Amino acid sequence: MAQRIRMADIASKLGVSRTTVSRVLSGKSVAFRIAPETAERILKEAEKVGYQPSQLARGLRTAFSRTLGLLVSDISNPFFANIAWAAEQAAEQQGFAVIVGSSGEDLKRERAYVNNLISRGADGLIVAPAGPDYEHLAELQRDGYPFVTLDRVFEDLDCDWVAVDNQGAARGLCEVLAERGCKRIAFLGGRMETSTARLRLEGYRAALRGAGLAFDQTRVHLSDFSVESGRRGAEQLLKLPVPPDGIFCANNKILFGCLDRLASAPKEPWAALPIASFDETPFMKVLGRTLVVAAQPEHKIGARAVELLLKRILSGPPGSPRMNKPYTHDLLQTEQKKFGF
Amino acid sequence: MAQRIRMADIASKLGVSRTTVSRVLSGKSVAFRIAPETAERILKEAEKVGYQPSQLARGLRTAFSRTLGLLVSDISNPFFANIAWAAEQAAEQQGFAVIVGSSGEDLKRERAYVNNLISRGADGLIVAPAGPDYEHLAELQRDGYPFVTLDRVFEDLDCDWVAVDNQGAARGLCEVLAERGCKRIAFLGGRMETSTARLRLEGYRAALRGAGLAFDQTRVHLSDFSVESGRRGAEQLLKLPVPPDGIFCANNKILFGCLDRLASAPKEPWAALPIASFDETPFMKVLGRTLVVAAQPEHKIGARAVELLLKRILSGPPGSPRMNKPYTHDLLQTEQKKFGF
DNA sequence: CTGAAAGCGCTTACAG
DNA sequence: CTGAAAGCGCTTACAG
Repeated sequence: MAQRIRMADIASKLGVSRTTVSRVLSGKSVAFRIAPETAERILKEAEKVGYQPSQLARGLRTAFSRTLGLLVSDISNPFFANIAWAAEQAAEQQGFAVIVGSSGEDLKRERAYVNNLISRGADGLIVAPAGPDYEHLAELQRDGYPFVTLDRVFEDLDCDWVAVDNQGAARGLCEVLAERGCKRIAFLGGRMETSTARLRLEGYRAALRGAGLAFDQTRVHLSDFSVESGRRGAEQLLKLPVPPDGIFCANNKILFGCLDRLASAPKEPWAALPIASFDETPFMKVLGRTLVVAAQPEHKIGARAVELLLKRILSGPPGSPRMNKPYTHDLLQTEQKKFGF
Repeated sequence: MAQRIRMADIASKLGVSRTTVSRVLSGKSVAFRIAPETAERILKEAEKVGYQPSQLARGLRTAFSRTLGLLVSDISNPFFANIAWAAEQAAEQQGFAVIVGSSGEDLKRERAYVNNLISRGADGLIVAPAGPDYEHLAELQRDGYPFVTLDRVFEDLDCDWVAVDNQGAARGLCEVLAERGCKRIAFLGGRMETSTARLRLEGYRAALRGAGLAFDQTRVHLSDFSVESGRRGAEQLLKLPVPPDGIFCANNKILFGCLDRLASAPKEPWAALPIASFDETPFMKVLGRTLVVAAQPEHKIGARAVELLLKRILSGPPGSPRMNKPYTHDLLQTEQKKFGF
């Protein structure tokens, strides 16, 4: 700034070559057996003038920008915001920055973002794909470009991914409701183009089967992972001739919307309905609702995704087949938490 | 990928110069009166091979990376997550990407991030500064580097900023409690190194004065904007010989923590205490609490900050004194919302 | 209407 | 132990 300082400035001031300055400042003084005093002088001068290497120039030359792209479907969802926070911290420890983008569950935006992040020199990508198409990811894979899938999984795309046991957790949640005596559990689901939504539905159905309960389409509302979706889902339930006696919400936003809509419903039976949901928020304890949730380990998810991605990236130079090793599939566990039971 | 395509590839394939390809592909074919058919051929070929320009190379050459840095204090706070989402959308419309970072309210991390973002070629910065020091920002200003301050303001640093009327909104919230008959309103405040925290405290005090109520230090808890801070604040209140009859929480996280702690407190009088707070969340309606909040226009804040920043950035070439124009100070209004009144 | 050449700020063989 | 020179992929005077 104020005219950015370059290596050349330091070099000329100290009467050494840019080569030497570069070697010292990028920490290769030992490998190149730079004279300790030369190194010292350079370090001191760089410190003094507050030299900051241009990652742009470095990235262009080395094809390593030390930048990761994180593409989530909805950064305003605390689940993804927490993941972003964790990813960023994990990346920072290794000297990597994270560019965050939100697709808004729009496949076109997702594709555009992927291209954008790559053209900005991202060394790898972490993406919570909108689905249902994943051809753009398959293409990255063919090109040996490192990426990790997060939260969502494609059966036919074998790549590194980290997700939670959605089916198991959903089943567990519904079982809690069933054990509590619920016979007519409703399901407010999310975007079916995602594995997350589908597996949660499967878990719900499995729990019903296990408890000998009937699956009733009229109690099922499938839309997307939004507050509005939860509201509409609740709306549908309110119109049912025989009301449900328990509700499963596929994520926190749907839960928000559902509760919001129910708040203006008649007390009976809606106020007393036990609810199951994915995701935990600080409010749950004080809702005064009977609530069982599957808390997701956002921090672990984000950190692990970065870890996997970095392993690929650092395993070889850009362009090399860094994706040929066996892929890691991380199925993390959720924690079941009960409120007002 | 699969060996990234470069302009040179297109040029040699089509038998034209890289210059021409560059001019067409960066949309300057008209200004340079390129033969329409030549332009067409180049466009077609670029499309066919899926050419994506390297923003790294472009940025290095033009000193414009079309990237903005957004540095918030806590991305896991929905307030900032929503801002990030809005900023990203606003920036994307102008072809700018946003790199998001979280300082965690740590001034050292903030400084490091600022340097980091700049070295990655960010054309400008939006920052919610941790405070209390802002010398690093003053330095950017002296260097003519574009930045906008968000949510938080430094009295002695005249620069572009966008924030809400914290004092007015806080005062309004407390007045609602006072009008409701509260005489002993407690204050759970945030990080006093931020203008936000200080102005909210001032608004609270002004409301007390206006209502002829005494300011009592024992009902005031000043810490940071975290859930834990809210818990500790509530803890302090619970120990008071004379309990408060209303609580002001300086942000949503503090509110979470406060409610969380109060949930395990005796019903009387804690369950019935009316509460005022900044920030809105979908849960509020269904809390069954008497709650008045100042909803902040996150979308506007984020979008406006990007708008101001882009105006600076696009007002001149890098290095020029783009910060010499009068600075814009945007004081946005909050919306007061009542629940359970 | 088009191109040859220089240069953005780094890193890295190659040479000594 | 150190340096001259080439090159990463673009853009942009300059020249025609």
